[in-house]
Amino acid sequence: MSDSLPTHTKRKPGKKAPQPDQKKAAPRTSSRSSGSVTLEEVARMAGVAPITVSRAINRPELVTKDTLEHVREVIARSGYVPNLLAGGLASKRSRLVAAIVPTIGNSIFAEAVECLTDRLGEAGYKVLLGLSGYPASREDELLATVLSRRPDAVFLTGITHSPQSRQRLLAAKIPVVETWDLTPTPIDMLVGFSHEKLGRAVAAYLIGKGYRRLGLVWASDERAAVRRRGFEEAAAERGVTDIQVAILPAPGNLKLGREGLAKLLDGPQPPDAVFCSSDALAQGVLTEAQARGLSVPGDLAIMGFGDLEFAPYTYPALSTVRIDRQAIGRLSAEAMLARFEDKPVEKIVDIGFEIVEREST
Amino acid sequence: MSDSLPTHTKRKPGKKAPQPDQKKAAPRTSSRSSGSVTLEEVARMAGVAPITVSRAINRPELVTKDTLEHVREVIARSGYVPNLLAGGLASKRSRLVAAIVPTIGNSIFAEAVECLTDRLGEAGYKVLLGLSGYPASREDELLATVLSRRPDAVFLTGITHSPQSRQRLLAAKIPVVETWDLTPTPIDMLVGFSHEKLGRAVAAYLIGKGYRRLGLVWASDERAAVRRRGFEEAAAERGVTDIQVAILPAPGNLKLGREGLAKLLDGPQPPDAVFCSSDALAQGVLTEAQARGLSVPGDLAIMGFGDLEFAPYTYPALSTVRIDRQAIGRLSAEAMLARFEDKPVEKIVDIGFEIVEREST
DNA sequence: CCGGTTTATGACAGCGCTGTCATCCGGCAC
DNA sequence: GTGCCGGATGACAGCGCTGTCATAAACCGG
Repeated sequence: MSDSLPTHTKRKPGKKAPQPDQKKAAPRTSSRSSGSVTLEEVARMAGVAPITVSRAINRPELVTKDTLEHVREVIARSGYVPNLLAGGLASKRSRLVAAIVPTIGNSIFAEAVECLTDRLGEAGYKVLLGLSGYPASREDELLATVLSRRPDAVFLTGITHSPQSRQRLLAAKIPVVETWDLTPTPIDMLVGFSHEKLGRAVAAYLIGKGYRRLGLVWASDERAAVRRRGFEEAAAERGVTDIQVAILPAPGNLKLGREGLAKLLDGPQPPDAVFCSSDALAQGVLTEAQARGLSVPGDLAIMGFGDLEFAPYTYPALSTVRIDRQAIGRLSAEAMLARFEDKPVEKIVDIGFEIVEREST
Repeated sequence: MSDSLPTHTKRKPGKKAPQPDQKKAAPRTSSRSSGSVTLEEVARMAGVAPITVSRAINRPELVTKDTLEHVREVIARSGYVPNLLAGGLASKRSRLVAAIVPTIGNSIFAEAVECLTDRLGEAGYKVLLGLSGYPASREDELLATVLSRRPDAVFLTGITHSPQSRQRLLAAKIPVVETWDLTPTPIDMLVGFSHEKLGRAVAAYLIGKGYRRLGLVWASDERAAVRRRGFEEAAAERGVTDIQVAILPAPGNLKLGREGLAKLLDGPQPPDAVFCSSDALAQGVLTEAQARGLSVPGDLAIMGFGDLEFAPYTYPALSTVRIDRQAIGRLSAEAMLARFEDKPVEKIVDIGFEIVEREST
């Protein structure tokens, strides 16, 4: 510690456009440096301390207007791009949120992720995408690798997670939002709705309309299984049993819907109404009915789930159960953001559902 | 520098299960530490140097079998989760790849992103999701915030980017893959196909089938515009002009497809064949045709674009142009991975397209 | 049993940023 | 003039990891 240079040169305060003073700009390029412009270089160019540049970027209210302007100008001129890896390491806030969904090929999750991304983006957070597949076989592994990125929060699909995953999430001590389902005991927060109630409501609706020979065209998905249970229980309570079921691999699509209906129709007890575990399946069922010359809902009533964008525009228009998918993304984002600011948060949000009657039932 | 403690205690080499020796485990918790287990703590527990733990994780081939086992056991026991922010900062490799797409609500991009995510995931990379919207209005801003995460590569949709974006990407000196289009002058690498050729091919096909009153149900999207140009040029060469066009906002969907066809059919010159800028629009056109009692392809031929999952299963089955969406994701990932390892890479990959004739034409 | 090579492990510094506390300065009440 | 206060700015020490080079141990042929 003898001949160390002052780390920066003081700017003349008050002076409007301070000279970007430079002389001892020893640009020694260490073998490890990345080559890109750093905060320190900007600081040197602007004649202020690095921390002042940091503040100009992250907490401009702490910096005098003059300094702020000058620093911003230098930033623009130098093409400086902050390094959030470094920032995150130092501040313990990565400004990253991990979203783990089975798939985004199915727009039911894609839209929620979009809304999450949009809302978080407004607040400076980016979304790290994790696809766990069907069934959520890769969730455990995914969670481990995702947590090593030190996300500030995690968005999960469903409420069933391995003990190991739960423990890891708890250990991470970050906000966790489980979605698309309801439980009184979430890991942390929850935005969803009751699949059982939904199943019950649809059974009541279809039976109320006079349908008695009920069928299900159903994906082998965990949450769908709960809907089915609710449906069957409520039907049984109304004296309707013998419900025919075609189980198909998740995620459902048009093709599987056609196959599912074919199976039921060619079975021992063809239904007069089918409830499908997704709108995509329902669209398939509708197509198969058309291909067989059945009138909908005359010969066969069809009910979907999700109220995807296309549902009102099929021919005939598809009756379905509306889920506010965007709300799931948006409310999850808002719950996270509230927690980041230590604001009070509703731990469990039930977004409900709504039976939408159109032409197919 | 006088009473500094040795930073770790040497393990007895050769001994099979070395004692997890501990005594001076001064766990002084600095006010800035995160509280979670660090590499250094694991190293102390295992009686090795931090760097050895790092190697056990990232380059196990450099560590003796015994040490490796022991360290792994300690890692498992301690619940250590590596901090990739720190790792990325130190190594200049974030193992993050940014993917910028207009939307994932439309499965045309979702599938490519899924494949990208899967393939990169295998290699330890995670995908940072950026949604630029239609038109790509937010791309510039998105790119800036995304680059501050120091991704190791960027996946882009399309080949049109602002000069500022191009410059930023170049400055970042990382692999960039542009997709869904073709140009002789990509920023870096490219995986796509020629929209113009595609448009021409479809015009040739439809006219070859005898259709003469052609119509387009078209999203106002940049790449679609190129397809249209190709289509119209090739049609004109064959003496077919007066092509009716219904332009709709992007991204297309079933509803817009219905509206589009309605507009053409109620117009001065109803077409006998329509080409749609996406399968989703084509499905809408098909639905509207059915709703109007038109026979397909008798009264109206319909051609889609994309060959989405449902296309073979509509009724009648949809003729369309197949794009290997998964290949776009997979090949992009592979191009990036190859570049990470300095392997030779094909700069421009044309994945082509294929006209798929089904029942609707 | 020797010098030279290979293999396993470690010390150290530093990646680029921010939390924390210190410093400086002008303004203000008395 | 004095002491105090608050606002603006800065110095410093990390955050948790890895690149780099040094060192020690193991190996090897003659």
